Amino acid sequence: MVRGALAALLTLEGDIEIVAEAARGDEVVSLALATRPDVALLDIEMPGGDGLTAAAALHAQLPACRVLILTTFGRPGYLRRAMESSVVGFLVKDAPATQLATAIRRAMAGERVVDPALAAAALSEGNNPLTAREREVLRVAATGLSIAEVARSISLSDGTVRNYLSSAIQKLEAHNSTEAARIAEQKGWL
Amino acid sequence: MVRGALAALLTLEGDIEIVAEAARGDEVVSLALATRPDVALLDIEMPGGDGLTAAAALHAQLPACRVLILTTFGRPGYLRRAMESSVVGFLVKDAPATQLATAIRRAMAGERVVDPALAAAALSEGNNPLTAREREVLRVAATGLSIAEVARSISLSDGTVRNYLSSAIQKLEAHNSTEAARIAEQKGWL
DNA sequence: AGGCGCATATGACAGATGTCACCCCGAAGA
DNA sequence: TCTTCGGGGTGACATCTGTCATATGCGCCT
Repeated sequence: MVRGALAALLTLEGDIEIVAEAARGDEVVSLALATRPDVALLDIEMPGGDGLTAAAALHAQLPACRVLILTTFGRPGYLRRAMESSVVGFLVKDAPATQLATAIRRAMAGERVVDPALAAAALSEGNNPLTAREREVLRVAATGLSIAEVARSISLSDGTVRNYLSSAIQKLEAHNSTEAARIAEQKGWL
Repeated sequence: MVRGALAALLTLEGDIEIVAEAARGDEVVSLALATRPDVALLDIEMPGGDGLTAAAALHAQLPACRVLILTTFGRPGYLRRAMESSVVGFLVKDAPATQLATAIRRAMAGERVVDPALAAAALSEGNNPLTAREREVLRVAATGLSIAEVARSISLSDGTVRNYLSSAIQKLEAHNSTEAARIAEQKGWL
């Protein structure tokens, strides 16, 4: 519904034409190949693979198409990942609606478009301090599994999982794994 | 932005006029009193108090205004709470956009409008098994606080909090409080 | 060659968490 | 009136978590 509403809004602009809408991340590339858009507007959270993966695939297959990310959560970690890949712009959904058309025009003109408040946040937040393993363990533990279950599910020893969790907890200045997961999630570090 | 886009979409309908837009839950009543809409369309998740509270307040102050809930997550618990209060309709955002205008017209005509798939889910899920206290404790614990911190924050004894958590864990067939919180959250029972 | 960071692991230990049995009280129902 | 249920509580106990010290091996950088 939101996608449809945004499409209606953009159609009103006159100089913008909606050539396709994808409901799932894995539909993006094939739809784009069929319709050859100048600009693609993607969400990060969607079924069928996340938007950043879709963005990378799209850029690989159709480099002429500029990719804009429009997403709900302005997690700095997302922005960082997006900018490291092939994305030319990054907007959050609580920006005013008028900004959307402007952003698309600027992307079309070859500029990079990033929500200024978000860019500032990303710079001040610094880098993800977690190692790959810490991240993985934390991600699994966040679903509510016990340490033993996490250990089994990723084939590590019990104690090792405890160590990773412990070091993640300290790096995130949390007091237990639940809080650590919350913090990491909220900063887009998962 | 989403609100703006939906407003644009509805304005296109011709027979629907947007008289006001609220960014926060606590703006709803005063805006409605000032503009006297026939139908109010509310989200549940918003800053400044949740949409269900706003809906109840709105109904108390302006009973002539029909309240429709349009929200992201079709948690059956939400639907149940909504229907028990004064809401006449409940839609989820991933329904097709065309359904929105139809729903508004039907609400205007005095019908109750509920997403059929969601209604079915709500019936099959059964009732929330948690007592008020169990829910409260679980909600606070879910943010990552320790039992002692939870106890302090809601002025209960340490052991009592443990008891509530334990019984919530068993009712939800979880194995620890993190998993219990996840399950409750996912079913809309928080 | 040596140092560093990461992945992996073990063992020990304190403190947190989850379970259980049992207690009291008040309100609602049979 | 008696029973049941929820709110609130205590104490004991087993297990789980989190921390720390310590170890090996790998790969990278200087």
